[in-house]
Amino acid sequence: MFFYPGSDGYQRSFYTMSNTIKDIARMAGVSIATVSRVLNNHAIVHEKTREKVMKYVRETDFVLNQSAKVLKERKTHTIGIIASNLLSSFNAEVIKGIEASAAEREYRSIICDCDNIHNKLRDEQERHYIKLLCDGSVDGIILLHTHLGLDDFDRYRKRNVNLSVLGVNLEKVGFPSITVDSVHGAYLAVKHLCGHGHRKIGFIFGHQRIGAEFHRIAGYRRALAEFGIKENPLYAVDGEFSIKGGENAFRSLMALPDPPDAVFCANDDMALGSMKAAKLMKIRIPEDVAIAGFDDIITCELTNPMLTTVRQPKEEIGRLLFERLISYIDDDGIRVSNLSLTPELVVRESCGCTLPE
Amino acid sequence: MFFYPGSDGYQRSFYTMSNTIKDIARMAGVSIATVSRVLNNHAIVHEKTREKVMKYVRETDFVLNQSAKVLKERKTHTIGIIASNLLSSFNAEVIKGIEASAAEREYRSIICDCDNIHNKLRDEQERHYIKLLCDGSVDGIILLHTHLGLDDFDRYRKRNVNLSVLGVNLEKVGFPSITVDSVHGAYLAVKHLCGHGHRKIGFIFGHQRIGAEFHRIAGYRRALAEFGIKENPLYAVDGEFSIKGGENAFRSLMALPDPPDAVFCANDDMALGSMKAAKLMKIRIPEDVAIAGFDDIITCELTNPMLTTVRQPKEEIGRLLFERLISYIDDDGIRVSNLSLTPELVVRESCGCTLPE
DNA sequence: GTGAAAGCGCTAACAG
DNA sequence: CTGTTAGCGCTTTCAC
Repeated sequence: MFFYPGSDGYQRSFYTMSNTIKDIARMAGVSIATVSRVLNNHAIVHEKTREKVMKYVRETDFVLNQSAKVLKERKTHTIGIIASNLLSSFNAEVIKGIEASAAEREYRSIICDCDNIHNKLRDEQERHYIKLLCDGSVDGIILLHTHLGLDDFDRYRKRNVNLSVLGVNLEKVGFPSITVDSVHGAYLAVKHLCGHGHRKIGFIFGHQRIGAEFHRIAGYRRALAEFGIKENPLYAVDGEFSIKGGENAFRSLMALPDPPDAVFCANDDMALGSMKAAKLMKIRIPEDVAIAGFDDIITCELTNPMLTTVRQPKEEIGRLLFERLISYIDDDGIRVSNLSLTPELVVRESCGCTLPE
Repeated sequence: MFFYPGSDGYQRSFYTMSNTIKDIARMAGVSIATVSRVLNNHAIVHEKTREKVMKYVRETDFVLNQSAKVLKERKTHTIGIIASNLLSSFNAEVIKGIEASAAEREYRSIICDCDNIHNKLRDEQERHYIKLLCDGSVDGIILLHTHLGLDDFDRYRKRNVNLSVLGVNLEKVGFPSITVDSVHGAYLAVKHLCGHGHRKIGFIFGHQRIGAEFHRIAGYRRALAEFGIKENPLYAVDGEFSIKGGENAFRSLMALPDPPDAVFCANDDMALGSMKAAKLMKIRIPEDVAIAGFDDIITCELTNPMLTTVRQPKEEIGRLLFERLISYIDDDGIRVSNLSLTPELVVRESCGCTLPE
């Protein structure tokens, strides 16, 4: 076994990569201030000195201790991401976008998955994680959808917690946020379904305290109204935003005396669940029932038939969320505002269309 | 605007959640040592004092500053995860397992996605991230598959970097590792395909420097040998472990003068890509070509036909990876060893079987 | 049972 | 251009 000696010559096997600035200083025969300056690229140091220092830095693979640095600088170069379910492709793709932007700016991220704390309500979990991250380990936090209310955000605002949020317009509270025009998206999808001649349109929704979900039903209603269809309250079922939930919701829809001939799902996971249920029930998609989803996750192209859905620019959302968080933190003078993105319909096969060869 | 005052009364708006132990001490009329003891549950403090302190802790939502704590204690209660692609369901599910275990023990994790640094080779990216994480911000690191070689691991071992690795047996180097018996898994899948009467079995592989991939072809060969089938070198194609790569690989396989009548893919993403290609080429699965994958990601149940595959216990793998990393860090006296898990065949439809109702 | 004080590794005045 | 030093917020002896 090999012990990596610290400045005091003691064993440091309990601490990974253990040299300190002091060791380098001693080796290079300079002061710790000089080492710090070299490592932080302060131009003032003499080229000769810099090289002498760098020699030992390289030789020992030295890295500045982050805790000490952060303690001093009060800047972590790390952001937190709070999401409800890492397994959802939607979140994964948004996170991908966040991480890509973050990597470009040499930021790191800590991801908190709200599904990991059981017997706690979702909003409590969020508060828990926010509090946790606010121990100085993060410069700001991105919320990928939220169950928190405006009162919560108001409190965080007052406490100077830096937030960037997806799914709720927080302009009034003073946080940067991104929303997708779900009314329009849902409208497009349902309208398309109606365009195929369907008049009995089911709606599988998910539940959220505030935000997108609320709006998607508005789009559904708008399309229905446009086609002069009377809304059937039995046709709206909760699918919990999950595959399993969508499966159950679809089954209950089909168990109705007069089942729908088309179903719009508020996200793709539920649409995928519906298609799975249909397959097991030997209901043909789209011949017997047409289906449309929302999000456009990767899986939509892998099913048979391929899923018609409404596309959200997920990576783009991630990048924007990150950039706006950083601007907010740096207070770039950018007026805090909500950015509303417009989704687009992606026509594939589950609606009844035939894709060109 | 409301400023949260620090101990010096100065504005601290630049720093989230900014009270210090000193503020609490002042408010409660005790020393900082006492506050520290209360917050760390040192039994010695008087009940009266504890409550006095806790009152202000609660009132101000106080949280100990992590950087200072870590700097002092040299224990971050954070682990790093290095993965190649967060979008891969396989990784997402393993990470889910890691996070679940981590949350139970109040550990946090930092995820590094190797796909984010462009124009760098995968192994360089890994080294880069490991070095980055070894700045004292992490107690140990989990590698979800790796392109590093034994020499690298040897170096890390000597430097006391704490690692727990999936996909390579590192017992000899002295790191805890988990492998899945891919030889057996691949053997099961290919044997099943042969059992359906297929004799021209294609193999879509991915590329890795060391580890699983290498073994999967061995299982493929074993099954072939068992059925007295001569291996056709044209039947082995690289699918890069991705959906797109699988799609291309499948197309090139079908373009062969004598194309295979069954294809085994070394992971599900490539199998999914193959099914997508088949659909576009109007090749029926499983009637024209049977397909089997590896991993058993969620999507396997959503395709039509459903994908027959080899199951890896992903969440379990994640939990084990985490637990073993912690044992290694704490040096629980547990002998460092490799744990080899046995995968199982999950028969669905893409192989030609019919699922019971 | 509690407080005073040293020191973790680093950065940033300030002095030279 | 370089070195000395204070101090970031915390834990932990060591006195009392």
